[in-house]
Amino acid sequence: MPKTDRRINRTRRQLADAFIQLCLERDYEQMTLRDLTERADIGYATFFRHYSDKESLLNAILEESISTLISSVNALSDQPELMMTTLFKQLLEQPERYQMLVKTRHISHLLERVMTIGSAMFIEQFAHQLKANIPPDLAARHVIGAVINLIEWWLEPSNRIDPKRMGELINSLIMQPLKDNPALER
Amino acid sequence: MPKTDRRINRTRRQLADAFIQLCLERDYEQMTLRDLTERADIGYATFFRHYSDKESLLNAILEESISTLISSVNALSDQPELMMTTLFKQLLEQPERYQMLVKTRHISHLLERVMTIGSAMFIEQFAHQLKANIPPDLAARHVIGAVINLIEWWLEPSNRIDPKRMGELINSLIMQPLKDNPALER
DNA sequence: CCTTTATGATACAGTGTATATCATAAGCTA
DNA sequence: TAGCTTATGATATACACTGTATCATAAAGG
Repeated sequence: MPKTDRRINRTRRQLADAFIQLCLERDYEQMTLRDLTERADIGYATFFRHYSDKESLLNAILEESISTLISSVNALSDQPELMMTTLFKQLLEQPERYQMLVKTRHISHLLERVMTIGSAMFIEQFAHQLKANIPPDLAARHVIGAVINLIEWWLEPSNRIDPKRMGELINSLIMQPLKDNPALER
Repeated sequence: MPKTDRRINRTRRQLADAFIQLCLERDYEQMTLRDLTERADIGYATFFRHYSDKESLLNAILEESISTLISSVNALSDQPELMMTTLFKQLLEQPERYQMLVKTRHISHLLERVMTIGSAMFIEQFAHQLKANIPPDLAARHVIGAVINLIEWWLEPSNRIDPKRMGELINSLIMQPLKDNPALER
């Protein structure tokens, strides 16, 4: 592990924090690298020693966040509702970070990234009990997109209802309607 | 109506067409105004005689598109499924335009714009039959966001299934699960 | 046909990006 | 702690893009 120098970690942490702040205060496009390095309190040129451009930093933050989320949720793929509850609890650890990520979803290609990861999981879990005449591609896209949509809503501070309840709602509003047997609804 | 000069309409049409093309070929952020005016085959400085910046042009395209969609769908607010079918038929008139709009949703604030328009419509239509324990804010956001999500999926050329079927799917996957009586499901 | 106005071409200032250089400070290792 | 290594800060610079101003020309409308 060649990346242990405290200065490197310190600089990158300051950059990520400043990036999240400025992205929520202003906007991704309007934030300049001068704004960013000033807020992070590092030299302007130092930025390029770590990332090639603004988007590269965004992607680094995204990949780190995805790793964190996957490892906290991966073992629960056979219990969708619990998995969702756990996911929302995890989002609560760093809400601003995830708010930033959904806000910049089209720049970081968040949806495509999560589709790649989530589709296999979804197919394995739902394919055999999928309601007839629902194209599997549409179903997978609907689940992933609708969950991200509710996450974006929920991350607004005034909307942060109980994670357990969010799990139940996602199950009844998104998951169950895809299944063959409507009697299973809660 | 002071805006009838043919040259003005011609210039704006060329700019909008070029904008849609470049936004789908490359990306919104990477597209420069030089690229745009060159593709549109107009002088660089001419752009600023019509729009103050790139985002201003995007908003003009968005507002025009929203007007078109509203007027084609407005009368059907009491028949959600037919409204959706009609909506998808309308999207088919200019698919690239709407693809561009969903791709740039965070810059144009598409979701907020549609929420403003759609929430009232949704409340009136669904509030009295909403399943217990579902926050109305969440319900409205879920409908709007999930429909836009499926529109984005459907606009991919290989996913353009029959509009009527899309109306049915949206009804059974998004609308009905919000309602109190599960027996109404198709 | 004549007036009005939108356009094209060009020049220019201002701003942001990305790279290079060098002295200094901070971290690592023995 | 001493000495080596490396990340940082400050600065200069080339380059691209934005947005404005100007003027001659072409196109539209009456």
